[in-house]
Amino acid sequence: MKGWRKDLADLQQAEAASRAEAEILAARRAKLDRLREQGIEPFPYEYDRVEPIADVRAAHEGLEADTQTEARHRVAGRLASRRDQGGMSFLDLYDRSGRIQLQATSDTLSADAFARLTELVDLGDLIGVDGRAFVSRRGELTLHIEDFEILAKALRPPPDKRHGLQDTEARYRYREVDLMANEESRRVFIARSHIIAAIRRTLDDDGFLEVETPTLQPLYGGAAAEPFVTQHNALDRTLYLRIAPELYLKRCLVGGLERVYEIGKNFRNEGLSPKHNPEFTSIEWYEAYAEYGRAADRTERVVRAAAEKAGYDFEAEGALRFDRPWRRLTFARAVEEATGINLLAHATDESLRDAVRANPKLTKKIPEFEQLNWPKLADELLGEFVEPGLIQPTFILDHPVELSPLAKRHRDIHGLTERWEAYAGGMEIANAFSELNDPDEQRARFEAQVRYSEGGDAEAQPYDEGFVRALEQGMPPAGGVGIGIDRLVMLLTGRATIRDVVLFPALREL
RNA sequence: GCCCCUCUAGCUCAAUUGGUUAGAGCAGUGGACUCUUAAUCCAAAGGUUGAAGGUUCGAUUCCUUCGGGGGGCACCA
Repeated sequence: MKGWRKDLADLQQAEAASRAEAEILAARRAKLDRLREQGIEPFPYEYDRVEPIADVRAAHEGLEADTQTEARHRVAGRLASRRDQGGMSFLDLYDRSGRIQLQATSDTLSADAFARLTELVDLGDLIGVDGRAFVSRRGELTLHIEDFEILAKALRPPPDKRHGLQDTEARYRYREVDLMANEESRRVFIARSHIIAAIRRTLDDDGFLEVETPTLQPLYGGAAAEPFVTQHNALDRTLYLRIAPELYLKRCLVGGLERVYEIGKNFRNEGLSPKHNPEFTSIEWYEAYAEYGRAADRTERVVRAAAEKAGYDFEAEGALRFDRPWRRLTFARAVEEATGINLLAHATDESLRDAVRANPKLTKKIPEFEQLNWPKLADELLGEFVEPGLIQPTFILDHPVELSPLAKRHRDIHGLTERWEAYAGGMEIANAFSELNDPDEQRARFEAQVRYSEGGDAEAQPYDEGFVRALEQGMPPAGGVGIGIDRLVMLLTGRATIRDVVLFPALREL
């Protein structure tokens, strides 16, 4: 449906939906007005000396049912539910740390205040409370309200108190509502924050510097992907949103910063899927005088620290054992185990195609194999037959040189590079190499990419003379790693889709 | 881009497989209730069944198109 027809449909739908909803919104506005008439400001400026609810709970752990205390606490949060009972009312309040029951009685509060709390305060409003702790006859820690204040009136109702917000689209589109309604959602994003903090801390402690490099780049590079293209008006030039920070970070190594990392957004102009958001967060670090084996060791440590900080249970059934050394398997061996093809024994396009052609199981999964060159075909074999089975953390080592234009050649095996990709849960989560620092070879690799590009490969990497020039200044040998943070968070929080770990994922226009 | 599934009250779900006036809980509204916690009880209210068209005596139910969402394929990290 396009143009006016769609507009009309939307209008009719909005019209139909409005009546019942309008009543609900009007009721809340009426209460707002009544509060103001009573001289109560529904949007005050502050409410200080608030204690996290979890701390209040911790302070009274283990008290028996039907116990009074003299302890007074001040908490603030959102009202989740209310059970009125005439001259008394129980309410549930929650903040980021937890939930606590409140009790209001007309004995303690003035008649006005009690009526305000039970009649003019709605579910979803933010309130602050001073109360005395006691444990109810049913054994629930409760604050008996001695004073309260409305901290912000909610003019829209909160989601269903039993079911929360379940509509998937609404959860992404109105994430603030998802966060307030679904504790599980809050838990994921708190874990995400902890994961990033743990990564940062681990690298900081190991002498790395956090740096920031351009997101708007005159020339994109550092990965195989299509970029977003944008325009700078004053400079009157085309700029690209970066697809990776890699090349700039290596220039920092040239400059002598020695150990650098950057946590930030990359942008790739590709389709959406449960594993792909057009903007995603990565950590890349580069360590001078190290190579890819050291990079792997450090990756294990960083991910383990992140998992621990996120409270990941390594002992749970089906848990990913990030707490143990990861399996290490060469690219060639992985492919041979899965397909029976020895890549190194089939070193030409034709030879490898022959080997694939001979096995119907392979041709079925890769029907376009006749059009693929050796590196693309090798990559397909890995992607189709190896990757889905890599559940426990695994390093796949030593990729073909044609697939890895920024990696050093393998020191022992011709045609390969010193590179690894790390997999877990059937997804690639990290990529690393002994960084190519020979400017002449880098130039030749870029030239090869340009030839692929001319051959129709939209993702071949562009020639970056500025980067080669930087290498000509001398870059120390280095190990570099990139980790997809969103995917790591998915694994560590047990989410199946990237949209559950990105606060505001890309959505169709409403 | 292709294939499959889905859309019912503000929210979460029903409607005996095409049959009378589309029901319930929550939320909201009015009322009762001083240890409740999915509080309970009483009352009223809330709907163009995603939209448009078609088949039929009759459509929430079947068909077509369009729109939203979900899942899969392809591409990618």
